[in-house]
Amino acid sequence: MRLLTAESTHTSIHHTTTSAMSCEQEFGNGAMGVTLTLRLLMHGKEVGSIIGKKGETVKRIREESGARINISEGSCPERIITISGPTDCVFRAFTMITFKLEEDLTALVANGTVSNKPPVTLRLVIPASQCGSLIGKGGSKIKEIRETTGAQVQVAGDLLPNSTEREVTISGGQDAIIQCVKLICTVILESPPKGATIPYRPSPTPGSVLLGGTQVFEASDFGSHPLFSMVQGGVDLQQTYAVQSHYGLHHSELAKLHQLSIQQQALSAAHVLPASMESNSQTSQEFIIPNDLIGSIIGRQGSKINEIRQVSGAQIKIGSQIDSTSDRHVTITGTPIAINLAQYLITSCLETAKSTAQSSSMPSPVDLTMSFTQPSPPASASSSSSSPLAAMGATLTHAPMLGAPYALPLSSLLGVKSIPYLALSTSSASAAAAAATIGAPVLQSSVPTAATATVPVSAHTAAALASYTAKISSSANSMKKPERQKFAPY
DNA sequence: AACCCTAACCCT
Repeated sequence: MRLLTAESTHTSIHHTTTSAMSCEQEFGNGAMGVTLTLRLLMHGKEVGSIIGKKGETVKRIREESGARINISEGSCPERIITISGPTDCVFRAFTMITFKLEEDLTALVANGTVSNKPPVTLRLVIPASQCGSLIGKGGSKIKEIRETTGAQVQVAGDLLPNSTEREVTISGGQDAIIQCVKLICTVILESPPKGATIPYRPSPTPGSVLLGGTQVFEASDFGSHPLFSMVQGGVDLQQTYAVQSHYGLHHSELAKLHQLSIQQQALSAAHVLPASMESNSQTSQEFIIPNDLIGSIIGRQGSKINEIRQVSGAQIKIGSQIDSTSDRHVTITGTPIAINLAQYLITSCLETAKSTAQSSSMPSPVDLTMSFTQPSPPASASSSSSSPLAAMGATLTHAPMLGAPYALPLSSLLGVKSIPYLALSTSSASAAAAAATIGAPVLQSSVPTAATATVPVSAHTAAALASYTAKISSSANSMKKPERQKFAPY
């Protein structure tokens, strides 16, 4: 990061202020900097020290690092410090926090509370879906991190209660820890979370009972913690609620949306509610998509397909091109929810691609389904007036339940402009993630018979695509009767 | 116009 900035300015010129400048520049540009969110799980006492008298310590850290720092409410024995912003700002804040912890340990030794100084220990909270990449095949990645930094690193085997996150404990010397966290962040940035994440929220009750006990929670526990949100591409709980209150949204509305959207996909994984076989089980589905449209799904350097993979949590395989005329097989595997989301996102890509193609090449209305096989000259007045309408009609009649391309469902649901979400992050992926994840309940709720959601949506998607044949490879689940009605919102 | 790929489960 810093190296890049230094190089891109001028290799020969070395201002001493380079690193400070790069942070400010990235802040000013907004869209430019790679943003990062780091969550630290700490004991109340440690947090108190970081806040300092009248909050002066954390104030100083905020000012000097340039990072955004949020500290979870004080009524819990455990608290979470969320650091976010451009990577170098986050690291600066993190370094300062580490120094503070180190300082406190030294003080403990000085006043005789402990005889010899233990190494600094801190815990990161990381979405479980990212831990695989952190560990690496055969544990190779984490081993490498241990060896190159000299820090001790442990990835907890269990999920943190009521969440889909895991605790990563790091301890060692000052430098070791900082270097270690940097490496971890590199991995995290390279492999964004898959699907929805239920962020860990420390319980106000003393942790030992819940932590030590079984994973069984009553529904009332769940109901009292409606603050489910997404930790996805920089959108996190604190940011979401900060923005939400700023724009006057109702807490409960957002919470409900989040809850609905995430519940079925992620909650059963967290063992908070009894898992139903139907929503958990893996199904797969295959499409055939014309060669000339596959690019719109893959995107530049795979950006689109990766985003769809990430947001939906589904596994998507795009078959390789066999010959120039052949269509492409696309296989989506995952939970019904994940599959529906993936289908929806793919449909959005295709709709967009079709309307884009249309404005430039004007096929006749019928050609919509065949796509742009033979464009007629765009000059004709009659076709130029009919095509846009045809495009709209196609969108409305073919995919009525799918709604508009996926930036919109959020605003229509809340009756509020979607700007707050877009403003949350400059990353289009995360904005899409927010919108798409919240869009999930739309899919479910608008399907007339929720119990058979998987099949009708598939069928409609196929109809919408017309030239793509959809076939259900495994329909075992759709034959059963999932208890979906309870999710029918509003 | 776009040409991407998964999963990885380690270590106290």
